[in-house]
Amino acid sequence: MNRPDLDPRTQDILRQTVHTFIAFGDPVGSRTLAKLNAQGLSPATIRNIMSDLEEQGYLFQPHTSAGRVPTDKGYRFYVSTVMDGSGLSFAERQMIAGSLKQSGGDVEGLLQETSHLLASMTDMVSFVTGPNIQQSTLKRIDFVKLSPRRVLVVLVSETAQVVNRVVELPEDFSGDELERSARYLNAEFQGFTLSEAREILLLRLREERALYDRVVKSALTLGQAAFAENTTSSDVYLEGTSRMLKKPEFSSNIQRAQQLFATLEEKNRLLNILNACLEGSGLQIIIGSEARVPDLEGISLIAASYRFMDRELGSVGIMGPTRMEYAKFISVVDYIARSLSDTISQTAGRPLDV
Amino acid sequence: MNRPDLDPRTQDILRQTVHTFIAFGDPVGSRTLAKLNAQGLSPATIRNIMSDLEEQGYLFQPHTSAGRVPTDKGYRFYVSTVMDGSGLSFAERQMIAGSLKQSGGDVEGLLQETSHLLASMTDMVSFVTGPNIQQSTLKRIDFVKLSPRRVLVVLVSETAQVVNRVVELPEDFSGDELERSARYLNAEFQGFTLSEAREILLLRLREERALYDRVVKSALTLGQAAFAENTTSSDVYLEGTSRMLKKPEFSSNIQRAQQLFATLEEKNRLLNILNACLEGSGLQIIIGSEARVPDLEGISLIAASYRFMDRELGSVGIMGPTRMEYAKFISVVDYIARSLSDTISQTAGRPLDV
DNA sequence: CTTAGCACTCATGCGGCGAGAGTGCTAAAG
DNA sequence: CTTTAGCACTCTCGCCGCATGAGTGCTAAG
Repeated sequence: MNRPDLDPRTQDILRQTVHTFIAFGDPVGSRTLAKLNAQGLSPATIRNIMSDLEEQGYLFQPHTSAGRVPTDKGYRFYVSTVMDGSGLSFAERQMIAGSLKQSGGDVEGLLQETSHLLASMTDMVSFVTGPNIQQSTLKRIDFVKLSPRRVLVVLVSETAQVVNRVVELPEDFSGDELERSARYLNAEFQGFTLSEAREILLLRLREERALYDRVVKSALTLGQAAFAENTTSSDVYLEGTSRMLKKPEFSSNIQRAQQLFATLEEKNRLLNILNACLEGSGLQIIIGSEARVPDLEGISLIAASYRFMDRELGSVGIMGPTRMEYAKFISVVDYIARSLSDTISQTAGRPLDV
Repeated sequence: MNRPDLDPRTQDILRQTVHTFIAFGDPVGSRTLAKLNAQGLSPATIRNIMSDLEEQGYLFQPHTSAGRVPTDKGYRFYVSTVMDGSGLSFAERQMIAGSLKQSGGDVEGLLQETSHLLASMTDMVSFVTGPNIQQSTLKRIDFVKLSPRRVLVVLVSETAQVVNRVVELPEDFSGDELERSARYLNAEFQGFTLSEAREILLLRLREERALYDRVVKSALTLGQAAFAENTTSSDVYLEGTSRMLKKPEFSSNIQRAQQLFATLEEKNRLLNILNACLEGSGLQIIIGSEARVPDLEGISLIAASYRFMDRELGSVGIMGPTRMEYAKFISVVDYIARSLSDTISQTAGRPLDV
């Protein structure tokens, strides 16, 4: 990139332009900036600088006689320099910790509460992606017979998440067989992730082609069905979508709002988008077009992953118009992600005390 | 009500007014109606009739020189007379049956698919309220120990629904105790609804105040926690909310849209509203202000209950602007509710074949 | 009772106009 | 060479007035 490294004063102007645009929402002009600017530059000077910044793609003029508005590149610059993370007040931290702590012991409730917190603290759309079941470690498996060939599989993960699905079996199983199989699978695979379990299972099925033990055989058959890859877990906790209609960016452009809402409604597609965007770990900020997804034009994401026992479980974050209070929200997302990780390890923790 | 029983011709005019307003969305005038009207009345005559209808509260003029628009009372009349239920085409019926059949065996998936069907066939917001867990019959209960005093309770209902919650216990329980208790509770309460189970449990606890049997005692304690009344099940399947933004009623009035969306987002409140509105059983149509809930101003509901083994499980339905194609949608909702009931009894059926 | 005719009302869309904001350029000042 | 003041220019936005057209209510005739 031909970034001729902006000189400090120019950087200052850019920063302030973005900052005041975020604060007020209308294009900011040289005069406005001159008033705010401590260095006491005249509007004319600032105009020249802004003109340069426009040439370099940091700013953009909606029309000739309007002020300037940041481009995505401008926002990116702003975020990368202002990201000092103004931090949260003590009261805010306390509130976050408190809300998470008291939201009961089950992960689902916790994630929902997290989503709620994020939305209410930022007034944006919040999202929390649930742990990927395939990567969860198994704590318990159970079978409930529905009809001779239809069985309800109930999986409980280390983090007390419960997944259930109905599987169609190739042959009849008696209630007794189911129970034995469950016992066997519990004994063998507790502590493994589902995908690990699946692999081991496949190996064994191949090895012991001539299965003498009837119990083992049915257990393996059932296990295969239970750990199947298509065990979907498209759970995303969303909150605050309705808030977007209050944002001028959307209330003046219903088309856009409609499109966004449609995307948010398709949970599966949304999850794909989020996963694609948030491939790296740690705190991520994606500004407008940086995500190569047309659905997210004009929208920024701030996300962070949460973890348990050094394993990444999922992401929490917010999304909203590119014009948002990055400095503040980055702190919020970051802190909430950390708190969530802590809370999970505190409640779901003590992994082997059965 | 002082309804001076409209004479047939007047009824005709009213019906047609509502009908064409539903079709086109703009206030309908006497001239338009004269053209459509088979009886060949002149605009002037129609004007007189419409004027009468306005006096009686069936129609309403947005402003002096506009056509007429139905009031809620007008819609109500329309619905009550046109409700012959034009019925669905063979292809439509087939599609409904097919979609439901192939949507897998678990109730949750089924309800979601139902919601999807409703939304896509009507282009409105669809809702499906899940079975009230308290009224579900128990098929299986399981305990998973998380820590000495925290236990995950997994309940499976006759309809293969799974509910889980974490309970905090007053004293420690060993893994063995949990297992015994589960066995006991399964033996005792299978086939009862949760609320029945709770009552019986309370009775026993009172009767056998001096509990000699340690197993029974811990089982009852655990059962009490498991069947507690606050076992929430605020599951509503919503779909198609984003479609509302395409409706002129909302895209021209974002305030309203915002309010509606906020209501839809608060699942708990929404569930309360729905329950309050849909107290009766069978097919229900609620038009705008008839629901005494300010959140639903300008919105109509068409809902029907679905059932399993003569027990009402929940409701399915749609909601959208009062201006909607009642005749068509009533058929859709009605037929889908029936199909859903059928599908549930077919898949979850055969209640005691464990 | 129905209908034709007519005056009246009112929302809507369009063109023009002035105000205001902000720019770019030029020339002078530091 | 950089900064600044001055000035002409551009463009949006809101407002006004006007013409238009749809639709009504009323009246009088069929």
